[in-house]
Amino acid sequence: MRLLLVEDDRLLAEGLTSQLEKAGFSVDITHTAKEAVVLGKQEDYKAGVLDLGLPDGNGLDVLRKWRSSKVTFPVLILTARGDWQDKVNGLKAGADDYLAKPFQTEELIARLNAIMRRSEGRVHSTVKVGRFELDENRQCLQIEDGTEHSLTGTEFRLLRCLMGRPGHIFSKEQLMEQLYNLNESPNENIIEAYIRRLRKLVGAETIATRRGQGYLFNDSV
Amino acid sequence: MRLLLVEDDRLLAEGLTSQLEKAGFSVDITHTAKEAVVLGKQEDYKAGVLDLGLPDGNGLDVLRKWRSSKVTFPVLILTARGDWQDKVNGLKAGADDYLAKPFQTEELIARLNAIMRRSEGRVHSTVKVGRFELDENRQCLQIEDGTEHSLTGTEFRLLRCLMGRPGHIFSKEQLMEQLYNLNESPNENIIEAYIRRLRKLVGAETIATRRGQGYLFNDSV
DNA sequence: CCGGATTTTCAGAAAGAGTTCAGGTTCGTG
DNA sequence: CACGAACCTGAACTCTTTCTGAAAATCCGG
Repeated sequence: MRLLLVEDDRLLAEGLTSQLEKAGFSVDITHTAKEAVVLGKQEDYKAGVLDLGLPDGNGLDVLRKWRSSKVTFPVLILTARGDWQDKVNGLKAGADDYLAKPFQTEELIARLNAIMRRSEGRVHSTVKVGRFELDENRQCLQIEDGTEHSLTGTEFRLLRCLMGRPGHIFSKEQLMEQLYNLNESPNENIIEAYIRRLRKLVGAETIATRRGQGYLFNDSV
Repeated sequence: MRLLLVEDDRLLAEGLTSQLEKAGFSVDITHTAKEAVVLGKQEDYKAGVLDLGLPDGNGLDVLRKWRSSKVTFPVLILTARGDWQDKVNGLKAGADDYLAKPFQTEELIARLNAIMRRSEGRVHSTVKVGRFELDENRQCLQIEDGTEHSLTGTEFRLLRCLMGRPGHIFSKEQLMEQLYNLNESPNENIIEAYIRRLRKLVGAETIATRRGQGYLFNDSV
């Protein structure tokens, strides 16, 4: 059970490490964001514990860099007490859980076990259609020619819907339901606008229009 | 409109039920996961509402059991506020939508209607006559030689009418009634115009004219 | 509060579907 | 066999839907 602990407070890091080792983990420590990024990419950890308050850069950036380079092990972030914003941002950036300082080591261990258990069943999930591959974790689109495009949130949700069922016609109303909830309902033209953007990525022929019916993702080719 | 409500909080369940019934649903309640699994498999519901926090087993397991035994009605899951993980897992396990507690009953009803509407189109229905197959979902015509033509709305409605009863003679007046409602009544020549377009797809011999009587779709070959 | 990214809106252009029209053709009947 | 009614045909026209590019509004992190 290899763990990466990213924590600049050396005293805390030492203490944690000894307890984690007692609990059966094998722990690598690093104190800097820079090293954390490299280690995370290089080594094969089963989980990471990441303090967000680092001297040489933000912990969130470390997490984002990991996630954008296919580092998929579960990450628990440590935040200052009550720092609600950090917590939210952390989860958005791909963290699996968080713990506010100060905390009991038992709780950290319990949560680490929890996120590791959860992550076991987690596949690096991608949707593949023709020469396109949509990466759900990284929210980006890879094309067979080797190019890769990161998508904005709305672009991604729309494309996932279409690619999730290639050949199926989705009406604009259905797509609206997928992208927006009941209280927010923008102009229907918004679908057309996003379809256009996606077509610039995947090519116009890949997303077909069925006039009066809707749109579909072409599974052939 | 039969619904299954799986909710262990009896008070909440009662309240919801009375409101759902006002909205025109007929609701079965169960408080346990065990019973939920059985009922879902046994009865013919149009949708399900599933609370993930159940005493005797996880709501997700109920959903998984349903889905792995071909229970296909749409399911909306109720999660504790902000329980981000539950929501994600729920959707992965086959839920159609989710709602975080606490919620407005109106929103629940709206979403139920939405997922039920969406699920209607899930059955794949086609009409097959001779070497032609009309796909009602995709509104397109497949021919035995492998070609496929997507149809416009009016083309499709007319062809479905003819193919729905091969060999039967439909008068122009009957066809007009099928295609248009009372307030819109275009030139009668419109039928001839569309028959012509269809013949270009299926071949002139496939749609026969009975002078003075009407048209029919040839079932022989 | 600023600057960049993202989302949303808008309005004119383009394309497509639906409809009409003006002959031409065919058929049945007297 | 001549005539009218019914039907066929191709093109033109109208109206709706979709496309498109740009601008405005909003969100978000610093």
